[in-house]
Amino acid sequence: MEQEQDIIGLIEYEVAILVRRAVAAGNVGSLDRSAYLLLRQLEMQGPVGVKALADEFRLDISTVSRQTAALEAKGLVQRLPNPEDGRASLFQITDEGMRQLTETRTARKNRYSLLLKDWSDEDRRKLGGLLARLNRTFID
Amino acid sequence: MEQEQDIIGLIEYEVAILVRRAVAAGNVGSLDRSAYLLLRQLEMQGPVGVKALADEFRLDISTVSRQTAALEAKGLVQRLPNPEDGRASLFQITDEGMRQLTETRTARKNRYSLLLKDWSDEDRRKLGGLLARLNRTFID
DNA sequence: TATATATACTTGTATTATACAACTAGATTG
DNA sequence: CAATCTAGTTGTATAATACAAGTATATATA
Repeated sequence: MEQEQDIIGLIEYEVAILVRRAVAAGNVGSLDRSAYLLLRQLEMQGPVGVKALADEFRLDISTVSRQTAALEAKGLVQRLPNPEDGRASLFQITDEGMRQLTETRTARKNRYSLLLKDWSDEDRRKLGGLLARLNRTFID
Repeated sequence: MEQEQDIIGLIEYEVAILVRRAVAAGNVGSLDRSAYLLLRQLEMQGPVGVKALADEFRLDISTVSRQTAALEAKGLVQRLPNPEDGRASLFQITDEGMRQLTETRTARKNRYSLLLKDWSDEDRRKLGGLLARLNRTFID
């Protein structure tokens, strides 16, 4: 169970290393990872509140509350009242938020283009597909 | 470039999400991710110093210095003088360190076994191989 | 060989991301 | 309508990290 047959062990290890490497690579573009993912989510989902974002990323509500407050302070998102719930707000990306999101996304993609420049299209497709599947699997 | 043809964009996004999910999943077993990777590295490389570990993980030397000091305080590693360099130490896993490493590795593997329980062996192999390749690619 | 420079740490300080607990205000339910 | 639930905020604590300054040892150079 500790030889090359131990595929589970390999995956476990490589994911841990990938996390380490990706974190060590630091921020690319003007947004940090949290801000980037949050803005991406708002871009995809349209205006949502803190709770929905916290659920999506499995973060504590308080964490996301601070992150969205920081984004608001920087003018990257706008807080709208939720007409259906007076306790909650809805966050919407501002023009400047979209600008920085686009810029950061491009920078990140450039990094991966460079990283994967020698990979075949076939292997890229496989990796993308399997990562997507793994991430979906994570959602228990 | 923003359709399904954008494989690079997909990979970039899925890696970011995987990092988020893996971090959110929290610690498994008795060791945190840093301690786990550090002990694994010591297990593989044999006794090495702070610098080598910091290089391996692209962390600041000061960060690794504190991490190894913490491991030493917990009795998971032992500090040996480096006979070839009076400035440096070499760290070696203790028996208790090996015990906790094994325990944590097993716990982590169990988690992935569960996660990947419906995957074909073929897909697992592909994922493991592609992740390993991606990580090697990260080493510029 | 003596001195200057480089290296491997260690420690002080600051920042950031996170969680949990206590609280507030608004929503839902019996 | 009172009791309870829920969304969010804010206070506090912790952990992981980096950078800067300092120490001790090693290496290179004059």
